[in-house]
Amino acid sequence: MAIDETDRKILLELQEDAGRSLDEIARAVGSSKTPVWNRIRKMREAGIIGPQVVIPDPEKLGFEACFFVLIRTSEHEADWQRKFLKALRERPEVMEAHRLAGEIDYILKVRVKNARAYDVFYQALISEVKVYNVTALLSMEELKNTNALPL
Amino acid sequence: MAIDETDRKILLELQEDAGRSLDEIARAVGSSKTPVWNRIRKMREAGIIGPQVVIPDPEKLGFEACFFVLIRTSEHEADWQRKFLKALRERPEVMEAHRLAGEIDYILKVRVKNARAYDVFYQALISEVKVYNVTALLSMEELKNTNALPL
DNA sequence: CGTGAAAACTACACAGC
DNA sequence: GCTGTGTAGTTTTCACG
Repeated sequence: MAIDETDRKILLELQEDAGRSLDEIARAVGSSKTPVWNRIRKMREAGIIGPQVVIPDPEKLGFEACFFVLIRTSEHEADWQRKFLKALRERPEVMEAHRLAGEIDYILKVRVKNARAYDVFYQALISEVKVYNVTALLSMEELKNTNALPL
Repeated sequence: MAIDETDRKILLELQEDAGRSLDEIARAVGSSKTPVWNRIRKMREAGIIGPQVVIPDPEKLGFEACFFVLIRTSEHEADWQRKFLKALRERPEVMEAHRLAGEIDYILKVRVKNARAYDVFYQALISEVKVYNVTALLSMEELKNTNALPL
């Protein structure tokens, strides 16, 4: 599905603040209710627009530790991968996980209440799957965090 | 502000899908409209609930490259930091930025349309601020990505 | 602190342009 | 493809238990 300039503007608004009414969004993009609504519906159907969520404040909820975990493994069989993937999906502390190209095989972003909670997570993970090398980078300060794509 | 069990349940629902009506959420947490609405309002005021946004699908919008950028710097003066922070905030490709403890000073998550677009970003960044060493990790596959905290 | 109803607003569908 | 109107449903307020 192709996206035009108006769709782009709508997306920019929605990924900034989706809590406003159709009217407000329509005004912001210089159009009116019905066309905007039809475009949003189409983008939803096409899967361009995913779920609508609230972003909770991690600090205020006591999630004061955030780690980036760099993982090297020696095992590259399908079965190991399947188990590893399952473990990541099941653990709610894992906010983000990517398979990488190059030296390092995986990167995870893990949010926990404190350093001890990270250790609990870490011990649980390595008992479930064999990994060759793990490096944890501790975040001191979150300088920026957005889901808004640079459309 | 303290959060009780009901607030926790509401947050779990909202960070999963905030697109539903109050009625549905109230039913899901085993309460009714007014109390749920009052709790949501309080959490909003307290900043526990941040903005409500839609999550666009990066792939479908042509953002096929995602890099994690590990940055070491030799400069640690306040002025350098201010400039660096400003550069990160202004560049929409930077989805996420953390200041780290340890060897590596910063990690960025950068989403771009392709590898060439990453190079444009990289050249622009190093021309704005001096950095000592930069390592880019290319994501091959996004295995998981959520904003939902493990409440 | 919860219930229920009233008022204002919003989403969604559709006829006409 | 846009404008405007109508209706069903939703949010938000409030008086009361």
